[in-house]
Amino acid sequence: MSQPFVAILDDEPQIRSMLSDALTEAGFRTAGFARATEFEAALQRSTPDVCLVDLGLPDRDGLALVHRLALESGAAIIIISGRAQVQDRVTGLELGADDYIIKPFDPAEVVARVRARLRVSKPKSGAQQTARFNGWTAHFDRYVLEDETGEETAFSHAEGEVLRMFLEAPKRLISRQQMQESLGGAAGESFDRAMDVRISRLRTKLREDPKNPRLIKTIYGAGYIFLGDVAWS
Amino acid sequence: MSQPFVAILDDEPQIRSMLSDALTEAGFRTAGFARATEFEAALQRSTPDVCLVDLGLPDRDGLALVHRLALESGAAIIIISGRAQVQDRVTGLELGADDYIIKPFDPAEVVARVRARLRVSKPKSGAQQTARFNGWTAHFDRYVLEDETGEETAFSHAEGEVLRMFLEAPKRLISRQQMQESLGGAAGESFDRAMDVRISRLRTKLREDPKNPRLIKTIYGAGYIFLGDVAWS
DNA sequence: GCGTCTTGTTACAATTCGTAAGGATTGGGA
DNA sequence: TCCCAATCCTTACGAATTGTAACAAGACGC
Repeated sequence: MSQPFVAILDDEPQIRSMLSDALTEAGFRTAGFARATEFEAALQRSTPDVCLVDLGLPDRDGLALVHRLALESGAAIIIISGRAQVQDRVTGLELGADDYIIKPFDPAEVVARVRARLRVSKPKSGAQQTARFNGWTAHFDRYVLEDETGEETAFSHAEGEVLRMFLEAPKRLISRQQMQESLGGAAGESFDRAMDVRISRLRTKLREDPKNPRLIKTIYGAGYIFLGDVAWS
Repeated sequence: MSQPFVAILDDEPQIRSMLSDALTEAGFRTAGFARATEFEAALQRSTPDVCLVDLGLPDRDGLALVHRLALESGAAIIIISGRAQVQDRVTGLELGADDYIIKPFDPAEVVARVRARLRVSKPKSGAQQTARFNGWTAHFDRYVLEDETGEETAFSHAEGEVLRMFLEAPKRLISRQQMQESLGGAAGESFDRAMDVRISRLRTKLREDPKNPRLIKTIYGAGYIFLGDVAWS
């Protein structure tokens, strides 16, 4: 994450390139999308740090998209819209946007507002090595999983990678693709079943009931969700 | 911190009271200050969650104060200023402000922006992704639909996509076209019947009477309308 | 070398989802 | 009112996705 990643969703090419130029010059990585469907497809692969979203999309209700992003993605969301009424701004912000910029805008201000969003979202996790969740305690420094009774089980590095990924994004959908990339996935091909096995083994250590998973839930065709309440320390 | 605390720093009494009224009504605790010295004295005793700061203060350089606050306090900072130039906004944000509102402003927007700042500053380990409607509660984090009696039914990802789409745009017509693009998009071929099936299955889980649909109404030749009263939380 | 631990691979069962097919409903015109 | 075509709903089934057990290949310490 040395270079923060900003996604731009706007159907006007000029606006996309204007924003892209300004942000690139400011040191960000950018990706532009003209339609919501493209954008959502890209989200499966990599998660941006900030999303700039135009509300007037041709193929989707922009507000609904914003709401969904706010709930699922964890990225900061900045609406860029031509609709200047106070009511528009209020509903946009209430639905989960972090900022609302009115067209026409000055690229310098957009950059400043993107920076402001990154400032707060950046310091998320330093070198925290233990996480508590639903009676369990994971010690990443010792590769040990601790029971509520204090009983300890060792977990492997591979299992730890998966577990950490879950604990860093609880209650959020993690796509298979995302997970594979995060687990050393250069271009591994039939590498995909390996991940299933990792997760299966992790589930065993967490004593999950296959019929009724309390912590790691599979979303068929989409990915996984970790359901625990996580507290790092 | 059940009631978030908002500090207001502005030398004009009317603005202070206008903001204070709006914020109090929105459920916040507020404290108003006319001068920076007062404000700083108060900071020693209690730390606000959000600071609304007017830049045009009589006794101190506003920007310097903002900068210090940003470095030391940990509170979210929103500048409220009459200076409308882009350059002013950029420097304000670069110095550490989280938002910049231009006078004259609408109190409703200020409240919305304060809320947006609070949302990110207290991430209670997992965003709440639940919607209530007509006796039902949809838990999108768990993929579970809850009865008015508390009985739970799991729904799949595909069903969830449809349901979410309805809940994000209640009482609005959603065209088949719109829905198909949203549910798998560009490559969709003979996709049209698939969507019917999704909706059918969702209706079953919502225990809809096919003759008399109370929630998902079909508009022949146009699309669907979701009739429930939705409240997200 | 030998045993243990970790990890990837294969195989098969279980689940979910799209598709096809047939029935039901809607709206317009005779 | 009746009929017809277009549209929509639902059931059944097959293809794709995922879980897990069993096996194999390395890595490491003894």
